[in-house]
Amino acid sequence: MAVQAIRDSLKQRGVRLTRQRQILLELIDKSGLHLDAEQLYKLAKEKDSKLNRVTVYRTLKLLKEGGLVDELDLMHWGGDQHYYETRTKQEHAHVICLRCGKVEEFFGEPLQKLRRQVESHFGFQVVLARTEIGGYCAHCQVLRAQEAREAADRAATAPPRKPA
Amino acid sequence: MAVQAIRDSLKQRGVRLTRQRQILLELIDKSGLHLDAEQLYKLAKEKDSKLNRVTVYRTLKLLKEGGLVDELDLMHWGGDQHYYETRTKQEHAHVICLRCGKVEEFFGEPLQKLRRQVESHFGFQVVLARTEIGGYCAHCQVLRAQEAREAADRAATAPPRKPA
DNA sequence: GTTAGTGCAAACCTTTTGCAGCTCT
DNA sequence: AGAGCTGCAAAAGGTTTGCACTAAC
Repeated sequence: MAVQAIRDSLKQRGVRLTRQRQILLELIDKSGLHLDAEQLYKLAKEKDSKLNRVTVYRTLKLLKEGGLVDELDLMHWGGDQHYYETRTKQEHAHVICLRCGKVEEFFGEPLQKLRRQVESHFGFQVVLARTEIGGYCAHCQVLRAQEAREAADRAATAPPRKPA
Repeated sequence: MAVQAIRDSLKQRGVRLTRQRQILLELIDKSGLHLDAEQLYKLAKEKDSKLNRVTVYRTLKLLKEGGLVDELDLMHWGGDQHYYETRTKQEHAHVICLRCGKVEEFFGEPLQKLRRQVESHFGFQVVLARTEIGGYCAHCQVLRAQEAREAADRAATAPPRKPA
């Protein structure tokens, strides 16, 4: 379990593992979802009603700095907040549907290749990488086509501007 | 020049090309830099002191929606604002040094391959893709090593905690 | 017993919105 | 003329900070 690895890492840095942090750690890791600070706060509050939103932000900052969680933007679908996931899996891209918001994870060798090329091309030392791809999932492509057809129908029925 | 293509695209959408928008368009395209809304606002103000910050945001939104500019996060180095660039070049990744903030652009086939794989793997229709890589540039790697050495020296000279 | 961490309130920064007046076409 | 656009002020959303109190080691 990744939580254990994270605990060890924190202990090594002399960071205290408080009750609040344990709760947040659990939530981030086990959900497997991509939660933002606010969602995390609400979930954490169910386990400790006193836990403050500020503590969530401070904990996330800590974990981020320690390279224990990755911060995502998910193409700013749904706002400008950030999303978090534990950094246990292999490097992957996030593929997000701009219509329904569904997030898929893509693992594949182009990502590793890209990293290696950037390292050798610029003599760059890669610390973190983030690839986000926005578009339409198979399901929403169909729905969008349908919507476009309906819109065209409406336009043909009702006159372009002022419906007399 | 890309500005012309953008003008045509806007005209087609029935969007007016006002004096303010021309100024902003010029700035975004010709600088070749990755400017954020505030920088853009300040530069635009030099050409038209009346131009409002809100107009900058509205124009950016318009260009973004039209797929004419891309919005970047640059790994949130320097804050939570967004950066903009015209969408004329080939797809590329942004490589940003977490120490000095320098941004490099990387073009390479892994990016195209990634896109194609995501499309075929999920039946996904890709609209926009963003890859950002954070780490240390060759120059800063040297400086960081130096800094680490100096810190070690300091620690060895002065006792760990309370300097008696 | 120290030092780090928490909660609370308030500030901060970036971005958006409502509305009256202005301006392109 | 008329829709679109701008400026201003104010609000909204997300995140950070200062400080006194509390808890982990």
